Amino acid sequence: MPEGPEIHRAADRLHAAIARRKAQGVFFAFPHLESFASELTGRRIRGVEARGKAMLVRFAGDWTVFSHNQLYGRWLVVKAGSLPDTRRSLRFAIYTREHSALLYSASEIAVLHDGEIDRHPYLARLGPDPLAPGVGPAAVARRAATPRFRRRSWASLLLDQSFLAGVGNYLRSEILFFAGIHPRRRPADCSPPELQTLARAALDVTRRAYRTGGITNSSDRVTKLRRQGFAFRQYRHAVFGRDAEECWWCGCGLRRETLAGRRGYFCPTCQPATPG
DNA sequence: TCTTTATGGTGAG
DNA sequence: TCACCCTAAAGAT
Repeated sequence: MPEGPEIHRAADRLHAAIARRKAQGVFFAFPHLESFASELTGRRIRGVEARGKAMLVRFAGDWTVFSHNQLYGRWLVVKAGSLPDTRRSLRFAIYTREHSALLYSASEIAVLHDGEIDRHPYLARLGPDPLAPGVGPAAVARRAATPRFRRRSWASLLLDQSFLAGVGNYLRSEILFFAGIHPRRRPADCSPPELQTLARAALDVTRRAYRTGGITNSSDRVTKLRRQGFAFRQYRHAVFGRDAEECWWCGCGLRRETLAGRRGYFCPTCQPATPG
């Protein structure tokens, strides 16, 4: 569950299951965190929230557990006592009377006091999160036009958590496609309307992925493709992961290239390299 | 039983 | 930009 929308959805599930409940037990697999288990056991859970791709589980009395799933971590919420996944390794668990919240495979876990949250090296760098309230397209467009960001490619910017928190590799390709912007272009090369369009797409696509559980494709297209018998995996994205396939909008061949070190997908016609 | 790949991230040069 | 770290599943041998 790697990008912002997936983490935020997991945070919602966790919050619904364990917020305001008492932690009957807490487990940490890492030896250096073991001593915190007894410290947190018996405390109430204040709530669970996501910040970009990071998860914060807040415990009563100033304690917060930070985790980052990287590519591999998975959160599971199960009924108390039910048998979890045994193929993956359990790294952190919170047991309440009714539910267990289980974090598998993640390697980045830290226990913090509330005052340390904003100084945490990962959290401190985060830019605005499209899934947090109050983030609008005008602010995102202005941010992109800032000296700090304007001369970097969109491909690089959209993966940078200090530009926007929570956007990752599948959202990057999808945002650029729906904005009609070539990934190698830069804010500095874009007109004000293009900046607005990109900013709007960054927010819309991310929020749509959150609402739909990972579907970034347009709803019209999804309806059409489902009618034709396509599976979730095939219709959920407009371009991402569609190797050697044709653009559903213009019919030409989609490109796959390494962009800022990660694979990226785009349509050379719908996303021209030079505007005009 | 290898090697590769992945929706992520860091630090060095 | 690159090497490297994390872990698990898929693919190649």
